[in-house]
Amino acid sequence: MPELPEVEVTRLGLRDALRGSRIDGVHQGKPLRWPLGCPPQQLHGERIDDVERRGKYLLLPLQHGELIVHLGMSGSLRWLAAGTAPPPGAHDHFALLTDRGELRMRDPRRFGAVVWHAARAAPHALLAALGPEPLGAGFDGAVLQRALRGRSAAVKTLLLDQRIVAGVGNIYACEALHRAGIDPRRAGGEISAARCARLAEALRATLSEAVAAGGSTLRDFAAADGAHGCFQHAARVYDRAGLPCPACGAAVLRITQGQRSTYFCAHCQRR
DNA sequence: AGGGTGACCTGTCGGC
DNA sequence: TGCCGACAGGTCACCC
Repeated sequence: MPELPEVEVTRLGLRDALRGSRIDGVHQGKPLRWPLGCPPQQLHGERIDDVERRGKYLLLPLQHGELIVHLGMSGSLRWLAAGTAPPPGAHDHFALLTDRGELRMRDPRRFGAVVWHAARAAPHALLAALGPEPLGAGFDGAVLQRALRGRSAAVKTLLLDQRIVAGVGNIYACEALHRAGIDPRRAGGEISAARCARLAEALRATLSEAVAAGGSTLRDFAAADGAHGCFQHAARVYDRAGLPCPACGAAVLRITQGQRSTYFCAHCQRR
């Protein structure tokens, strides 16, 4: 599920509840992708100072170190105010019990993780190589073109590389390329400056519209309050194979790139 | 170094 | 109804 918009929607839904809360306990279910990296008791008494985001990672700065959360393919976080928490379900594999309530992570496929990192001063290895934030002030066509320079792989595949730009996943890569009118099979390094500028702007517009729509819920994404996103209804090509392109009416195509589905309109998206 | 593939894990859906 | 394959929002380790 979770690309940048879903993680950002989660962050916004957790911020007020978590900021300033104190961790009193930790629940761990089945193993996630990576181990926590510290004894759970070490977190007891820690105050959560804020709720931040970098790419698809959610960051919880503590008094000592930070927690780094990734939602993988199927993860979501719920905030359960004190006294309202039902017993953990089969796929609830991690929880922080705080003085105000419970932060519960559900992740059926267990591709997600919660990792403790000691020193905020030095970025964790998971974050060190991330590319620019597409919604950040410095991101534009020139930055994107520099990152794509010399690359022969398909631009769609490169957009999924978190070192090129942080936070873009399969849905929003497809949507932004359609919006920019660029063929997803085009080699990244061959895209002109003008088209890189259009692509950078399309990424910004697509991602910010998705945040405003509460993200996309394909199967199991929910915000911290349990609400589903509705951007999937606004998608122009993603998961719409055979349906008409909203811009020209031609049938949307589905191809496979790097073992992932790509949806695009061969009429609107030119090499 | 960059590009391509398999692996991780569980659930759901369509076809026979 | 049941079984089986394809597919799903991600990314890492490994091969050439």
